Formats: sequence, structure tokens, C-alpha cells
Amino acid sequence: MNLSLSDQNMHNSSESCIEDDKPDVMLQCFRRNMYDEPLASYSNGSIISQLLRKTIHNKRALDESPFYLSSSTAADSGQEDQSSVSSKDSTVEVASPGGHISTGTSPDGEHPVNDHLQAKRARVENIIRVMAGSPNGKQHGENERCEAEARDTREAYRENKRKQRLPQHQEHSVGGPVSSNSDNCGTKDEECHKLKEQLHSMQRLLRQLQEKFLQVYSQDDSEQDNRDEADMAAEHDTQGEGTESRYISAEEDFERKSSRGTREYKERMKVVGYLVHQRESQNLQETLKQELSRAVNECVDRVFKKVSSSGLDLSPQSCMCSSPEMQMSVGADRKSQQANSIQEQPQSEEAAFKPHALEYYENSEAQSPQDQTEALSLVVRKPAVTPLSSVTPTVKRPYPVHQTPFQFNYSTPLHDSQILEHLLKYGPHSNFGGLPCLPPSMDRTSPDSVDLPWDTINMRSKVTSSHLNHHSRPSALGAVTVDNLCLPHVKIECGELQSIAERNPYMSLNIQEGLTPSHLKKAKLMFFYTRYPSSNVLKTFFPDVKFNRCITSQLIKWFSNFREFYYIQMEKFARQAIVDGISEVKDITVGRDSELFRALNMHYNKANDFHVPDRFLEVAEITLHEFYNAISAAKDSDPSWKKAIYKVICKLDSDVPEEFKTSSYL
DNA sequence: CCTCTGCCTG
DNA sequence: CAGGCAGAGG
Repeated sequence: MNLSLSDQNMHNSSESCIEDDKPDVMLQCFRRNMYDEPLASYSNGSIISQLLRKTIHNKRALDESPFYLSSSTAADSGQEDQSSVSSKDSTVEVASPGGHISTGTSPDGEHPVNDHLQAKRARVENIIRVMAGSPNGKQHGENERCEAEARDTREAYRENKRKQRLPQHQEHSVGGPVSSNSDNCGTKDEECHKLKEQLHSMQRLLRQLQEKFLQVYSQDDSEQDNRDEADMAAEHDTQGEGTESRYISAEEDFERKSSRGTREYKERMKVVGYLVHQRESQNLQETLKQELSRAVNECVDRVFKKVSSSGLDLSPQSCMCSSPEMQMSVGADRKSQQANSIQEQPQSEEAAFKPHALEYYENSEAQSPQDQTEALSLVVRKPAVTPLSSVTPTVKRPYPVHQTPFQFNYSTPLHDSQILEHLLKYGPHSNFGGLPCLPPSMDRTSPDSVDLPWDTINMRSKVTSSHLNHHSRPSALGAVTVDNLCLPHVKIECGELQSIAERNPYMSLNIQEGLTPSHLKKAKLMFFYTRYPSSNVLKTFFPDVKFNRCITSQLIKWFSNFREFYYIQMEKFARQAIVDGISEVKDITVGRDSELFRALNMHYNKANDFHVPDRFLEVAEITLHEFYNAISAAKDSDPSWKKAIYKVICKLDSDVPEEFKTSSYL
């Protein structure tokens, strides 16, 4: 966004770049001049250049975003909005030359190629060294030294660019002659080896930084939540208007929660992320985490603001947000992603990934759900977007299973990336298994020992089941992963979520035009409670469905079909009982081991991960008795003999648990 | 009339 | 499961 004049000039002038004519010529030139040539001279140049090429790709994606322009992108562009990084630590400086550092002007462009190569090489080395040099962010001396070195290399870089654009434009740049430093010594092989080692150490560092960062943040945020509220309010007052400032303040808010060292980690990780090819995905993760945390912070603020103004109740109970399952969809995504990263070609995915995350922020403030069409079409194949308010923000996925209830399978460890993926696709507030409602103490208990606040529903511990864990057991993994995400321990009531979802196009997308397999599964489970749900009940329990005549009748039809199957089974088993010579109705019972129950369970609860309420067994037994009696009494000769039974059964409906009302209950 | 239901069929 | 149909009920 804040392209300075000189920056634009750079773009323009670089259009004369020999090899490329694309809009991103500068990048192209940048790449070729800064990286490819010199690195190609190394034996492992291909690796590095590949890495750097990916950096360019990244940058391109980021270039479209104001958020990254202010910080991350500056590293490569050599230009930056000073104000946007003024609060950041020196680490950034390494990558962000700023406008005031003296740069060598070299209109003549007569530098020997050797100096060139060395300068470029030095730059890469410096950046790497900076990253590896002080992982704890306390070796300031080292930092400064690196900065000095980096400044030199930056100068080389600038000079390089200038060489391309200056033949015509005699830029009035300030600065002295370049000191193309070549502090390196040794052969190219040594260089190569050094680089390799540095790369490895950087990888390790990145991991450490990630961990530390997460720790620090998750520790801090709980303590600072209250203070941050006030801070945020003040900040909003003092800072400029507009969404952008909002987000900036959110970022600062986010950063305030981190220690200074952590901030340095973050900055370093940004830089490293652009350099280290192998850590590409991790870098993406980090970036996404930051952005997501920002988003969550903002949402929290909104919620609290609204709460404080409306005096709403934030009781955790009212927010039994269940976990939407992602199931195979996400699994597939995940797999493909992993496969991609293995094949080292995740660019396309990233390209489709980051921009969306950004759009999410860009649009979250002003855009109405209806306006959001383009951006999401990439993430979501289903174009239909309806503004219906929904309790649980979920985004439509490119899968027929819409609503993507997010499933945490115990047998499947979740990675941050998966959570992030979910967050990105379904919004920060798509439940991670009712996270907000559960006490932190439950978070890390063993999944099997978790006692969930479910009265009527108890999950059967079918760990191996890859199917729906319909009813969550939400917290165990969900909360943990959220912790790892450094997300604040948000306690958001569903109503608040809804209001957020209403305002946030990205989160209101889970409202579906039509019914999906998830809805069908939910309906089947509901059948355990009610055989004859009224349309009102259906509307109540499918809040994420945009009801119309067609949808309603379809849902009703479902239950009609359920009943049909149910009664067929009843009749079948009743007749079987008669055939078996059972003479007493009392001898007919329906237990969980009975064949009848198995048949029914197989139909309505195929995954067998839902604990069927005892009441359903009672009703089934009663129904079976009714059929037995009727058949025994030869009433089945009457064409409408079943109707009497229906009348009895329809009175046995019980209330569907409130938990089913959660839109993404499954 | 509309809604809901059940039955039949594919 | 969904579509079509007919019938009951408001």
C-alpha cells in the first residue's frame, strides 16, 4: 500500500529488466540479481535459489496485503513505511533498510562483478547469521554487528537495483559510495558448507522459537486480558480511524502480550521464514498464527465491548459450542498439504491460502456477507452464501459435507497447521469443541478420562472410529490445540459469536442453502429423541440452515423416512418374535445388545460414536410391544392397523438436548 | 389452501 | 434417500 515514490520508481524502472516483463518485475529482477546469479555459483546453489524463489513467491502473495506490507514485506522490498515498524526491534532493521541509512549511489554502475557476487553472498550470510546468532534476542552486541553487516549488504542490494534503473533516472539518492564488503573468506565449498550448517541451525532455532513464542504468549495473555481491554479501547481512541489502524492496534495489542524477546523471535522468524525454504510451511504457520491471534483479539474486544454495553450474560453454559467436525475434508486437505510440502510445491496452496486469510481481515469490518463472493470462492467451491445468522461460524468447504463439523479424533494427533487450517477456513470462532465452555483444567487431561458436561449424551469412546465424534468430547484436544495457537482463552457466548458472525462475512458462511450430509447425520441422531419433530423444532435445531419450504419439507421427509425404517424394523422384529414362539410381551425386551437395536443403531448412528439415550430403547421396546400385540391380535389385517401404533409412538417423543441446537453440533 | 403424514417406487 | 401421490387435519 504505502508505496513511496522511490519505490514506485523502482517498479517502473525495473520494467526495463531484461528478462521479465511481468508486473512484478522488480521481484523478478530482484531474484535474479540478488540470488540466482551468485548462488548458482555454489555447489548447492540450486537449493538456496529454490528457497529464495519461494521467498519471492511468498512475497508476491504478501504484496497483496496491507498487513504484510508494513512488516514482512519490507524485508524484501527494501522499502517500508517507517511508522509501521517503528515499534519493532532492531531485528527488523536487518531486513528493512529504511530510508535513512546511507546508501551507496553508484550511477556509474561500474562495479566489478566480483564485488557484486560477494556483496550478495554476504547479504544472505548476514541474514542467516543474524537469525542464528542470538536466538534469545539478548545478544544485542551481536545484533548490532550484524546490523552493520546487513547494512552493507543492503547497500549492495540497493546499488544493484539502482544499476538497473539509473541509466535514465539520475536518482538523487543520499549516501556515500558503497563499501561492497567481502568479509567472507575461504573457498566456495566452505561457503556452501557453512550455509548448510546455518540452515540446519536455523531450522532448529525456528522450532525453538516457535515453542518459546507459544509458551510466552499463552502465559501472558491470560494475565493481560483485562488490561488489554482497556488498552485496546484507549488505543482505538488514539489511533487513526479505519480498519487498518484497527488491525494495527490489534497487532500491537497482540505484541504487547509477548515479551520483548518474543517479539524479536517473531521478527526473526519472519525473516527466516522468507529465507529458509524447508521451513516454508512453518513460517506460513507462524504468520497465520499471528494473524489469527490478531483476529481473535479483535473479536474478543468486540465481544466484550458489546457485552459491557448490553450487559449480556457470558455464562459458559449458554455456550455449549460443539465441535464442528472436519472429518475427511480436512483430513484430505491435510494430506494433500503434506504431500505438497513433501513434494516441495506448496506454492499454489499458499497462494490460495494467505490471501484469504488477509481478505478475512480486510473484509471483516466493512463488508457484508453478501459482498463476499470472490474471495471465498477459492476456499469454497460452493458459491451460495447466505447472510443468515449463525451461532457457529463455519465456512463452507469445497466438499459436499458442508458445515464441516470439526472433528477431533483422538487417534489422530492434531497439528497446529490443521487447526490453523480450520481457523482459516471456518473462521477463528468455529468451535474447537466447545472450547470456551470448558475449564482449562480439563484441557490436558487424557481424552479417555475426560468427563464432559453432557447429561444425556455420552460419547462412546470409540477411539478408533474415524467417523464422526458427533458429540465432541470436545475439549480434550480442542483446548490444547487452541493453547498451542496462542489464542486467548476466549470465553465467548454463542450469542456473541452470532453477532460476530453476522458482522463478519468470513464467519457467517456456514449458513447453508441446502441440507448437507452433516445435517442428515444430525437429524438421524435427533431421531433418537424425537420421531415426530415439528417444523418449528427442526428450525430450532438447525440454526445454520436457511429454511424455506423446500428445505423444511426435505427435513420432514427425512424424519418420515427415518420413521419408515424404524417401523419396518419394528414390524419385522415383532413378527420374528412371534415366529420365535415368544408368547409373552414381557419377554420381548430391547437392550443395547439386541439385534433390533443394532439394526437401528446401524441406521441412525452408523459410526456408533453416539451414545443412544436409554429413552430411545424404552420407546423402541414399547413400539415393539405394540407391534407384537397388534400382530398377535391379527390387527394387521386392517390396512391401517399401524396408525394406532403411530399414535402411541408419537406421544413418546422426548425433548432434543439443547446441545443439538448448536449449528455445527456435529 | 397449506402442511404434514404415510405409502409406494426407484 | 428422494419424488410422487393421496389423504387427513387445521
